[in-house]
Amino acid sequence: MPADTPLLRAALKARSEPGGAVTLGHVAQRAGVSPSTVSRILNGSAKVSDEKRRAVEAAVAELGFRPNPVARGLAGGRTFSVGVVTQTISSPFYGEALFGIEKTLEQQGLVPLFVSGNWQESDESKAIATLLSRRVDGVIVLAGRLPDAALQAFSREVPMVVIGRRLQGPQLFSFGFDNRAGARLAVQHLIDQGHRRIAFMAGDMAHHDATERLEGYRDALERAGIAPNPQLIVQGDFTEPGGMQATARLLQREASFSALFASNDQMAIGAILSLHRAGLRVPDDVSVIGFDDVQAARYMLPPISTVHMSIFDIGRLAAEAMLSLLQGAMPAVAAPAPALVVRESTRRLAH
Amino acid sequence: MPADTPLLRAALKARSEPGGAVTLGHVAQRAGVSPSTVSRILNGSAKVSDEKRRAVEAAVAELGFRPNPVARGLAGGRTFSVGVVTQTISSPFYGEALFGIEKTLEQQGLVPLFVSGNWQESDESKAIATLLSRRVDGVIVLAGRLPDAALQAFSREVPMVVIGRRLQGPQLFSFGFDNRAGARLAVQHLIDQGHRRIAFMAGDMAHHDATERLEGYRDALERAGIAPNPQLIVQGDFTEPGGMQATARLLQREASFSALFASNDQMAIGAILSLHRAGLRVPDDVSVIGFDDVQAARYMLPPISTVHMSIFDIGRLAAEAMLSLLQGAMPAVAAPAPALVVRESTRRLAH
DNA sequence: TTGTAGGCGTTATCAA
DNA sequence: TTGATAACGCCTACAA
Repeated sequence: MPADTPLLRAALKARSEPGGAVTLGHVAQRAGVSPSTVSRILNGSAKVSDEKRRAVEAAVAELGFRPNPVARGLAGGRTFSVGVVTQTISSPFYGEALFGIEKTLEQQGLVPLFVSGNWQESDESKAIATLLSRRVDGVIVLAGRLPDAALQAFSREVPMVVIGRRLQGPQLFSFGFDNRAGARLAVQHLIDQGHRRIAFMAGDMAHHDATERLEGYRDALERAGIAPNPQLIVQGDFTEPGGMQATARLLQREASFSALFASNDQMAIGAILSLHRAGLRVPDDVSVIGFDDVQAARYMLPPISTVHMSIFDIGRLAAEAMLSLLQGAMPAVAAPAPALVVRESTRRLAH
Repeated sequence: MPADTPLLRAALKARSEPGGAVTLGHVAQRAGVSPSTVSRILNGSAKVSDEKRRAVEAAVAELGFRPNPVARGLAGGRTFSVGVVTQTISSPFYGEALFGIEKTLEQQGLVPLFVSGNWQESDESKAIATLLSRRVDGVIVLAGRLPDAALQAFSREVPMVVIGRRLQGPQLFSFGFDNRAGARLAVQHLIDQGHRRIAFMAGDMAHHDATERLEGYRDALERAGIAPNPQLIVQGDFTEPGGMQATARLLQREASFSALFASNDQMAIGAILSLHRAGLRVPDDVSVIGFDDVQAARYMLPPISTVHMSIFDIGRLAAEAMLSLLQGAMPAVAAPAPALVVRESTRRLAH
């Protein structure tokens, strides 16, 4: 930890001196009531006469009093903050969710504490540990690699909301997106356009998202009576460079394809670039569809057809679920249904 | 605030019961010393005999003691957290910086508190207010619209690091990137490729970045003896759709151009799409260069030439500067120099 | 309905 | 070098 110094100490002391440091006690004095009464009014934790309530509210306003969350945390056990374990804070996919979470929490006076899990089990549990030591009131986990059991164990300590996975626990609520249905939508779209040789680029199979999207791909083929061809399935890792490499591998194989379904937009972007390098044009030679509807997908050349997941809403819903949990209720939210977005990277197969 | 409930209270109480709640007092007891001694050892705030130190360290290890930051915050005035005012948490540009900040702070046991300013003065000052009420030890501000005076005022309350702007204050450190030099690099590159009719797409002029990049553009033209043509300057807003619209406006004008310098990559991306819609190909008909070297720039079709700003490093440097401030020292960091990255969206002008 | 008193887990002050 | 003791700002039985 940074060494202690005069400058710092002075700075910090300054904040607790006149001007800034209006305390609950001051409010009480000003309003002519006891501190407990002020506290009760602030927290609505008991009935108080209207007269005193008005006096206190006036005092709060005049003094510009803002309760100190640190003190509240120590005394009441609630810190009015909720931890959020995100995988990559700069991810185009999860970034939106964080925004939704922040927006929703702030309406209730709660502050999110974002920590990165970096898709690594060790980082994730370290992240949760710091959050717990910070005494957050709840924890929201965005997917990740932590075993279910670990998550469930943590949920005995704090209310938890886990998104992108499905599991149960004491004060644990989770909801996933309907990846399977979304994938079916994508593949069905390709089929509707006359494609039958449809390649699939899988994401990192350690993610549920990845396996579910593969299942959706298989579902759709089966429904259309198309025999799945293992030669047309490549392994990717949900990143752009991974998408490029996977595409290169795919092109080396015997099997040909007229369309490619990439399990996420980032890989689709990589794939398009890689196809271009190989002299294949999208959508003229190959139709490409992604998944997620990341911002960038709109502005690619060509703009990418994809499956829309309103990530912002997912963040919002996760935060709302957390609010319910904090109120002792079991949340009743469900992920919004995925929707097909047709842009210009897919087209009807020319005969 | 969420209402209080039995469930929540139970959950929180659980955390303060056996198992989890090893306190400093327990450690003291176990080690046979006073709490103050334990505190001193933990903080290195005074000399302690080796004998007791060892005893305490052993006790800490055996009990798995983790100091409670909330209590430390209340007692010592330091919360071991630093606030970060970011504009858009999901921005491809700033997202990277956040990661750099997080990484650097965590090495010192500090936690970042991210809040969004949404490029709005009101949101930004609200954000800073929340951070102050949370008693963060310092605040890092990424650019933004808050007037210098406001920032300087806040810096009397907490140590501050402001990046992307240049200003001075009591315990305030700021550093900007060298936008002007970066812009010169970009334009010089175009000139080196034989271009002389070079259009410029400005960013939101409320940002210093925007004005500085414009200056760099003018510098480079002047050095090359090219008369600037106001017809070739369009106003954008640093976003993709803004880049599209600005390009459309540019194309309606009389003046023609063989190259376009967009003040950031997001607008460059929009511009390329818009040019494409107008039947112009990049780089065959128009060379386009951006600024920032955002991830997406690498994977566009064509991959975009740009000016590299290592945003991650900038975040890291900001955090390091904050650490210095917290130690009472004036930071001595400077932003890394911008570097030209030539990819495939620019090419030599055909005669 | 209201006030008093004690405590939350640490740090800081002041003696010893 | 060490240990009491008093804060830090708020919450919450408990008592009135």
